[in-house]
Amino acid sequence: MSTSAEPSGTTRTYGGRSADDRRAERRERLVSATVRLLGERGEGATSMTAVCAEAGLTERYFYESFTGRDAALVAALDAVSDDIAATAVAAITDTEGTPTARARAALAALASWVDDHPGDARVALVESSAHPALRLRRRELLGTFADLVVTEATELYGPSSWSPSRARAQGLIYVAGLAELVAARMAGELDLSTDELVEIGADSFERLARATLDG
Amino acid sequence: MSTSAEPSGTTRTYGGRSADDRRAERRERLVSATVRLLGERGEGATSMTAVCAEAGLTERYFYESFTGRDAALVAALDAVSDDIAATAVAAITDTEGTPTARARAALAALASWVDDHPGDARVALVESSAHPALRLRRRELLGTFADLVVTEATELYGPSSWSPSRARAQGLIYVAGLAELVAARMAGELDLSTDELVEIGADSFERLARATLDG
DNA sequence: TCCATCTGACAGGGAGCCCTGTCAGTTTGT
DNA sequence: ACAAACTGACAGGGCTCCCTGTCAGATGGA
Repeated sequence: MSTSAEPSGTTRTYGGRSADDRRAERRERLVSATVRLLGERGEGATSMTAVCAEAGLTERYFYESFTGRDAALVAALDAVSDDIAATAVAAITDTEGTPTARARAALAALASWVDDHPGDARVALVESSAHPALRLRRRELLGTFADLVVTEATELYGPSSWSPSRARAQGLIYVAGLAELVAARMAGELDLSTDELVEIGADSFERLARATLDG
Repeated sequence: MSTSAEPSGTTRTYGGRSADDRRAERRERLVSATVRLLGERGEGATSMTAVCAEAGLTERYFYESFTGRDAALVAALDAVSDDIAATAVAAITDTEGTPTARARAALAALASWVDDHPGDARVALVESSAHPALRLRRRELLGTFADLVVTEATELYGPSSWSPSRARAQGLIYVAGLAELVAARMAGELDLSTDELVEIGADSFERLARATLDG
């Protein structure tokens, strides 16, 4: 043991950038490397070793930012889902008109986001179910989106006569069903145009959402 | 090399049972061990080594029945999904009355099957998404169930004006949504009684199925 | 009885992953 | 200039898993 109990007190700039700066950039490199691997080669191939190699960093720096593999996987999923949420929110706020029109705009934005980011979409829709830690996070996200859908439905059709948990269940069916539908389409199992996809999504929303009213 | 090119021509009874018998029993033991591990400890803990230990068999016998880990995982999922399908079919055929009543009976049977077989339900609903080979099989199964739902809907509400792929998409939303709902409930995330679950499932089916008619 | 087959137990090599540690070379502050 | 901090490369131990091979003991047919 050395003299000081807190040897981390000393930091310096390096390459013209602060320690926090460098740390943050390394973390960002690790996260995007994890997203890339998850999206292109799957959870099974996303080991710490592979992530470090992909990021061009040593394993020591992995532990600087994450406690282990699980933490990096979750961080990667979080990054992607933040992107998704931002896309949806932007579409909604940028669209004027009826709530239905806004919902449609959100669906269309999400559909084209999936087309434009197949790797990220795979992370969010497929690989998010491949690992316990990811599944936990995925459930939270689905729940959040389900609540959002319920809120929108209430705004459209008025307050529901159902219990909150029943409304939430209804929203969950819709959100999870849609996620699986998009995943099946990505797998080439279903040939639906983007327009058809949006149409089906909007229609199903209307059917199920109305159910929260006149059940 | 020995004299014969096909040394496997000779088999004998052992323990009073034929070679095929013994082989079949070993395979069955391996499959149920795989189901048990998948349901209780998850895909990550279901290695060939663990399966053989759980089955009380040597790894040599693993290769007798399966080409590798993937094949055993798929066989385990198949066993569980056969059980599910049998449960649903039995409930439908045993119920007299309207198509709606039969659909409700199927939902109720599935709900109580889930309650009675938590491990198997985890295999079918959660772990089936954890591995590429399982995911492939899961997609096929969801598609089959979706088609079944479309058939039932057509029977109830008459032929749809929609394209087959659109109807299939609608069925997929329903089936996958319901699967996720049950999974969320198993995870303790949603407190719904079995009756409520059946109610929600039947109601959602009606809403979406009617959509295949008057879209 | 005798020999071939069957079975279970175990050994061990090769591989990949996790994690720690070392070490030389570079950059910075004093 | 010099010491301290920072960085990248790499080594290696421990672990688990996959897969093959060996070997002794049990069983059944000729």
